[in-house]
Amino acid sequence: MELKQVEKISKALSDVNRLKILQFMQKNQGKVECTHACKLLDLAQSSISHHIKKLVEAQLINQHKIGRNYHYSLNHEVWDNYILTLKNL
Amino acid sequence: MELKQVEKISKALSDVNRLKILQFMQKNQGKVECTHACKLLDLAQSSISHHIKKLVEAQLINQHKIGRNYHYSLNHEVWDNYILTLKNL
DNA sequence: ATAATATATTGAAACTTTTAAATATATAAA
DNA sequence: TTTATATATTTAAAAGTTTCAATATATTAT
Repeated sequence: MELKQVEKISKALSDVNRLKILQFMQKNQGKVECTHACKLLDLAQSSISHHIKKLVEAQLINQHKIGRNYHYSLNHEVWDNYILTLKNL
Repeated sequence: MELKQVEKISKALSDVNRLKILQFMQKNQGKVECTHACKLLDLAQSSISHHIKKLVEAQLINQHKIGRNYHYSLNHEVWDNYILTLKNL
């Protein structure tokens, strides 16, 4: 993985709210209701939306709309590649 | 590892200059001459110094002064723990 | 001691990120 | 088709980061 991509992913991971969103996703089969996350993180809805966007833009997660909600899945290829790149830096 | 520490380490890794410094260290047995890194990265000396400080503060590397120079070593415990925490997020 | 070298700190400008309020859009329910 | 719900986008303020020039400190060589 290129250093620029490592930088981008690290940036996406460098906020405790985004880490909590990722953790919450993992515990909920990749399902996050934005409004639920708002209560959990005590942030405005637009802020949650913004944070999720950063995770998507870093390609850490894939977004998949079901009705009004979104479901997410960890992009294992990118995630594993990131970890591998760090290991062999 | 606590999420706050994951955040801090990710932040330290979220700059391409710091990644290059880490890479350079790995290739040079943990030895970095600040002035040499300046040429490599095309940054002012004070900027390099600032970047290295961030890596030290995140506990990613240990700093060890030898004469006028510094030698560094990757803090493997923290590094491995970071990777493990991400894997099991 | 004095000069030279290596790195750290301070201060300030430019830039980026985080946040929320307001507003927009898309879907579902009545 | 009107209303309610879920999420996205825009805008703007506040906070944080990056950078460099100038200056300070610490070590070595003369």
